[in-house]
Amino acid sequence: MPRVTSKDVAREAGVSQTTVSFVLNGRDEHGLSAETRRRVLETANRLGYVPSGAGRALRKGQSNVVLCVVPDFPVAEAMEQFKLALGRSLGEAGYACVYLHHAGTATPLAELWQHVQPAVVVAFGSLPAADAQLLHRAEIPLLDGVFTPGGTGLTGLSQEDIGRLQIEHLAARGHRHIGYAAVDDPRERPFCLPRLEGATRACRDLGLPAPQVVSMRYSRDSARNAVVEWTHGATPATAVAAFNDLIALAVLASCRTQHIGIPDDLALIGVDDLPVGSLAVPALTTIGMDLTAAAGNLTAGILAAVGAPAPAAPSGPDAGGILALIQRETT
Amino acid sequence: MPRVTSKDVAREAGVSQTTVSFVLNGRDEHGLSAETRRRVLETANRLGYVPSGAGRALRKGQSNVVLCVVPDFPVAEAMEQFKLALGRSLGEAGYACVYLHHAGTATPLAELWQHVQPAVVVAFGSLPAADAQLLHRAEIPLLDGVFTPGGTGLTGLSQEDIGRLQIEHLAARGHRHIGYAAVDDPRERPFCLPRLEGATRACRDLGLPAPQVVSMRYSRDSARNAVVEWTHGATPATAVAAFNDLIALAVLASCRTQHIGIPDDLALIGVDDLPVGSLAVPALTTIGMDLTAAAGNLTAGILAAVGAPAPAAPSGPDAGGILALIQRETT
DNA sequence: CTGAAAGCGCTTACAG
DNA sequence: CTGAAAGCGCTTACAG
Repeated sequence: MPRVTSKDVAREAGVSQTTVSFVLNGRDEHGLSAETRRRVLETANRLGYVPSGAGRALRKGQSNVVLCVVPDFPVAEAMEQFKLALGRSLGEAGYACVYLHHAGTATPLAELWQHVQPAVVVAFGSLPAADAQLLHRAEIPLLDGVFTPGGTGLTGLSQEDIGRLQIEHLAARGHRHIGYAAVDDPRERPFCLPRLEGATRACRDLGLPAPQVVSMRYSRDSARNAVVEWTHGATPATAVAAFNDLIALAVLASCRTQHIGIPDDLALIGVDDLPVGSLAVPALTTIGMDLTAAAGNLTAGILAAVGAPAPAAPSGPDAGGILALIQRETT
Repeated sequence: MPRVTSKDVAREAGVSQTTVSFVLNGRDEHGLSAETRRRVLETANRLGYVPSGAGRALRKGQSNVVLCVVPDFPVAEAMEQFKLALGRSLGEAGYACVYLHHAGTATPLAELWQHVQPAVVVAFGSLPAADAQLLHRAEIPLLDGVFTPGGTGLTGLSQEDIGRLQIEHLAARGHRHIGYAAVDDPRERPFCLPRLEGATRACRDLGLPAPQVVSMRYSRDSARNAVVEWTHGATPATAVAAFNDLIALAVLASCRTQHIGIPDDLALIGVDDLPVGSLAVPALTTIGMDLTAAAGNLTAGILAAVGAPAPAAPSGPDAGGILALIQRETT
């Protein structure tokens, strides 16, 4: 069965292709009669007409696709929710949001984005210079490093604030000597560094000593060494802020084998609000994020980049309230 | 800067557009001279020519994009690795693999696939009938329910075999009364049901009583009730096969609060080989999967669906060896 | 108020 | 061995 084209609709409705296009794209200024409009709509519907993306893209020079390039972040609940939310809010704005997952530098992005002539490319993490240049040449707007910039970026999600919030909570519970559990994985650096930076600054602002940073992996051995460092120094830490929930869970497990009581000997706070966190014994205190709001902010940025009218923004990028402390039993 | 087209390359190289197309698509049968070929290639390269996806798609009626539709599966390490691996192997075959993430039935797929005129649509999980019909009309091959079919499907990854492997391991360790920890989340049903089915059949084949199934959520309370059911019956279970590692971790946590020793009072095996599993105390025994191989199998199926020549298949779809027992401390 | 025509960039049957 | 021309489906400036 051959494809139904706008020409078919035009013939069937007894109008020209031009009229079909005008009706379907809602271009009112040409003042089409209500009757013509109705007939075209009815016919298109009856024939099951779906405009050709290729035809439109060829003509307009760009498609309605937003291509999100995702490096191989360690799997995170948060990332998945964010993707879902972004797809939804871009969908409402008439854009299709597709994801390109790639590991390392193996993928020749050059050969990929040409297939999907995207209206925008959004890079989570940052793109190799060669790819960025290619996009530049093709005049495809690139939103780079969405999650990594110094400030809150386009999502309104500040990594610094996450670290700050952790410290503020621990300080409010009376802790002064605080350890920071960083992660020893280069792929996580874009998140870990700014969180640590925020934590460090918060300590300074509160008049506390700088956090005692230990870098570790997601393993029990690694966590054990870290715990030893925090607890056996001249001024032992009484609380630890972990880069994320997984690291916090590793610390938690190691404390059990070392018979260190949580939260009494050592308080602990993670980031992400993973479901597993509530399963731990004791249940993990953590920082949660409103990813729907963050995705909404990014959508506004994307639409601005394509020059589309901004949607009825429910909140500005700095409306705050994206982060929330979730207190359970480890603090 | 306007786009570099094949016409530009042709003019610059002093040949026709036809010749450029032939050279770039490697159509040898026309017997182009080596010199012409070299000059075209060099020119294309120098000008930074990248063929227009839209132009090609319009002409050929389909693009080089494989669109994978992913419902909101609970986040799983396994799924992410699989996506990465699939992108890689399709990339090698010259196809771009993009993912469309959607939650529930909210997304009007109808309006999405038209933007990206995909060569194939691969549905992880199954598609609403309306969407399937739309694709059918457009003559876009649909690989539906990739993970759900009765057999091994296109990935060679049999959910039944996973359940069977768990039971065989527990039986080999001497267990006869086995509990099964199912999950109470409709989104997981496509995985949970066949795994349970495989476990049940394995018990039958081994002459063991059917597993005592308890359905639970990812919470400690829920796990506590499950553990009570398994341990307080007339013939208490001595081992539990869990739907996945997360469920197993919930059971593990609950056993600790109930002072049930693992593995002595109750052995436990999960599925997925999550990193957190090795952090647990005791470390979790589980089933791992070779997702690169599984993705390779699916790629072969996709290429067959588009009528492309199969790649140099390193292994048939039933080459086995995709699943592996990873024994740690809970069995 | 509506339509005929051009052109986006590509591939390929056909003609030399 | 190489090229001129048609046509994929769309949108839009232009002409009535």
